[in-house]
Amino acid sequence: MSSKRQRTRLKILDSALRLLVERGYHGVGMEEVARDAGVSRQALYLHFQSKAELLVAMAQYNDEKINVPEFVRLKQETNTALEALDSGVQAYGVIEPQIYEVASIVYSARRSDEAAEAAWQDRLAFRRGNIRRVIERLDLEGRLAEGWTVDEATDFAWALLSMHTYEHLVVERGWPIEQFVGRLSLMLKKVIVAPREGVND
Amino acid sequence: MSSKRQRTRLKILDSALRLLVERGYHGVGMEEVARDAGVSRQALYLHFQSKAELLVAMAQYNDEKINVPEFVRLKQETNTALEALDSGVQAYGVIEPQIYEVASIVYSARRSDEAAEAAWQDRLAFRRGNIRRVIERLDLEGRLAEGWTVDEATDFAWALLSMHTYEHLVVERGWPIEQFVGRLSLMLKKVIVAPREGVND
DNA sequence: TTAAAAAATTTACATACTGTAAAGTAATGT
DNA sequence: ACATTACTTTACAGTATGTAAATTTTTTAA
Repeated sequence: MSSKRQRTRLKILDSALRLLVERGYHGVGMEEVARDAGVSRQALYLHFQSKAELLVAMAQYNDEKINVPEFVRLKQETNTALEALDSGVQAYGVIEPQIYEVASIVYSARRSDEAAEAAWQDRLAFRRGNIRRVIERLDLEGRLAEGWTVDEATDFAWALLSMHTYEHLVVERGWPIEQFVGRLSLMLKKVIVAPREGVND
Repeated sequence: MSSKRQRTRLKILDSALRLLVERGYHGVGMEEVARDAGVSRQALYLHFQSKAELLVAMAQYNDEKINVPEFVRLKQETNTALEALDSGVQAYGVIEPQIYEVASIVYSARRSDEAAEAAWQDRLAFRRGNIRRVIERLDLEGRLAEGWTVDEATDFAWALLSMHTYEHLVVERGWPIEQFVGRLSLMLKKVIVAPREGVND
């Protein structure tokens, strides 16, 4: 059974998650989060050193709650790098909507907050690592397009598979997620994948 | 000759520009901006209704100071849509570094501030309008790639020619600006421009 | 069951920031 | 020189974050 401390922590994180997503980092104070969680304001400082740390913990908490459907996870062990690329973009399309709200709060807080900046950089590095593995495999299979190094192609794909591409096309412009994923997938193949003679992938 | 009011306004904007770029929106208070500008804190409120309005005015001020070299401006009247696309990406590469710092402050402030949000949306709409004109021309000349509507291609190019692509590749990953512009240009051509038989553009 | 330990509350305080108000002073242009 | 405009000074109201310490409640374990 979970300890009281853990339960309180979760109550706080749940409240913070809901309220901060609704009204943004500077739109909600510690007082209100505490009231919503049913604890005193001071209790928040017993669990988190500062508001910024609460934000970071909240982002972590949200990450842990992400639901990645079986069919996406299964595709992880794929035959070719090309399939891996496809399933990677697919996973991006599934994950991004679930983390976008929180990630964008962290992103906006990072300019005036070191903890948020560190959390953001962690996220960037993690994603870049995943992408790099796919690109390396692509290179190994001789399917990396001419004129690209592994590093460059990684940077490029990483920049395109970012929170902000999602924000621009899906959030701002209202693209359906399937269209979004489809276009990105096609585009990446056209640009960083070398064509195989006589075959359409 | 400029009035005292105008001179004071400029002093404030210059100070705000320097300090906010250095330490972010929430890293600098009105007090400090005033001290730096050599005026009283109250003077700031005689010129700007709020800190957020100062931020927006500052962004506008920065925009007005942008230096777009002659050779980029001259290319505006180009022969073909393809050339227009190229010169557009080129202009983006020249302009973005000059506005990035300020634009990213506005972007981060927009979540907790209506004035900043409005200013940001203005900027997005303006840029999108410019891009749309090029894409329309591309379509008119029959060079829009198969499977793209004008709207979709506009959204797509607009998402790629954003502050965040610049941030990811140039700021975070250190791409030289020529490489950045070159890759984007090539990529756009590959994806949204229809190939002309037997010719390499 | 009860005593120790852990967790949370209450109350108070320090600090910093935004924004408002009003009276007084200095600079400017005609 | 004088009226107007611009700016300063001083004071205040409100809202945050974060710290501190004494007290109470809850949990755990003997």
